[in-house]
Amino acid sequence: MAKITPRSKDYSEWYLDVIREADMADYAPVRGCIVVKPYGWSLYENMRDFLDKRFKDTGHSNAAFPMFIPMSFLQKEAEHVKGFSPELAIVTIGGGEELEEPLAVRPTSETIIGYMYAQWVKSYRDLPVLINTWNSVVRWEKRTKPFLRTMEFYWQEGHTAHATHEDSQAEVMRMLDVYEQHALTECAIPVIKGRKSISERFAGANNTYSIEAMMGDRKALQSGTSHDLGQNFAKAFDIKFLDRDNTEKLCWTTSWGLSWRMLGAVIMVHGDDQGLRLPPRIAPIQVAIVPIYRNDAEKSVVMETAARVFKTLKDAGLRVKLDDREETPGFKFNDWEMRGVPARVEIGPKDVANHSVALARRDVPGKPGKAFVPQDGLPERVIALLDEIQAGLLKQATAFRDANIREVNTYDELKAAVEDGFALAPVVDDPEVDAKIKEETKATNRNFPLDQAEGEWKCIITGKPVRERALFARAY
RNA sequence: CGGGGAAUAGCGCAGUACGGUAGCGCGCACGGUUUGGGACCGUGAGGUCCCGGGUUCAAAUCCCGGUUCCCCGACCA
Repeated sequence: MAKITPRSKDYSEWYLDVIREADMADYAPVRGCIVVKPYGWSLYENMRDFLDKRFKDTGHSNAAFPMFIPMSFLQKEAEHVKGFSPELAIVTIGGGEELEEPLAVRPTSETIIGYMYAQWVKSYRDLPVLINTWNSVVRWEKRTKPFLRTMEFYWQEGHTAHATHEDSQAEVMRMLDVYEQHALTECAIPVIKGRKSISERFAGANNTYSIEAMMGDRKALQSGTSHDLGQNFAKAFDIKFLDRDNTEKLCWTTSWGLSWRMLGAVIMVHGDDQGLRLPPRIAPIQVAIVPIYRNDAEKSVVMETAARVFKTLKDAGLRVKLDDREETPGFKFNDWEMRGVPARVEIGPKDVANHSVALARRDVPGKPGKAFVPQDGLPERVIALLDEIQAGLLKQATAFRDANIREVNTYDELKAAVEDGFALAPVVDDPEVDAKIKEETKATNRNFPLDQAEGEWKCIITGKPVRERALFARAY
């Protein structure tokens, strides 16, 4: 009966059970890779479409670039190649012949896009270049987990070029805000925006910013990043433009990415022991209709009503599924709860007679989440309920996060805090400090949160004066 | 890539100490009875016992090598 391991028993098993039972993904016959099944992909598509709209609304256009990257491209930016070398997949043979120059399967596209930008940008009038690309990339990971860390993963990468650092910096922050809004509004996940410490920066970036979310086991998940690449890639690839003053200048570039890892975050932030709990805005199915009957006579009358209700909900713009499978109602209730469908409409002979339906909400599992409501005005009621659930999920996740995050002022306090939550600690931005804390507590420096009150503190490791706190947590 | 566990039907597992030709629950197919919170009875299908080698009359079981998965580390979106 218990198909899903309780979260409290084994969080990792729970996560894998939910993915399997909710029919989101399967293991591929290739090490470290997954197959995303229609239900999981549909969820990804919904998130993607929302994000894509946000990119378009901020002036970006989509394009596509090759998945093969000449090794020499990667080598042009010293830090970049150093960072990615250990996880590259490299093609050395093509068409049966050894290649003159090996091709890396893209681990990210800064280099090949930089090469193209160098050709496209001639004048300040060509700037900014605001392009996004939806693709998959490959990183040879040693230890994988569905959605959170797979050898091939789907994501988007935005790449922009600007005339001034002021412009590129604004872009970096604008897209970080886009990610935050997406997490909050669509995924109902509160995130902490911040600047990555020196040791956690993207390979080749001057600065990396991230959004960090707290999972149900109080571990952190980096859910999106935005990089200020300075002029590093512009120098490596000669991305130059002639400015108004007729002098040649190097561009300032940015890149930003968000992967299907966010899907893992949705699972881990909202899921419970019954399975998934999907935010209504991104749920592939927002309302499941379960008909209830005991014989053919009841079936025909119930199905007639169910079909009519289905139509009114669908016409109201909802993603609705009429479950006509030959299973018992009880089975279906549990099945849709496992899959995280936010709302469920149950229609039986009594409802037909009373011109009512039972309306159940996933965020309150079982009978307590059920109410008998009139069929009249159902679409409006369901839409209001979905809004309520969407807001409620965010509220719950935010309360959970806030209850498990602590400000600390000593190393001992930090050690205790990261045992079961996030810690905000004053530290200097020094790779050695990050490394020491990581080694001794397993917690990493997630970022220096942007929204924090500046103050005068002493670094908990070095004792040096510092003006901001960093967020520490054990992370995925 | 280091340390630990595991791999037998779609899923969860037993069988392995002591070698003898593969089983249970759920799921699946069909028939019937059921149906307002994971229904029941009957019949049936489904297996390279992770892979490769070795020992043996005989290997899921013993030996050697490899692969994959899970947990904990190092690395990362």
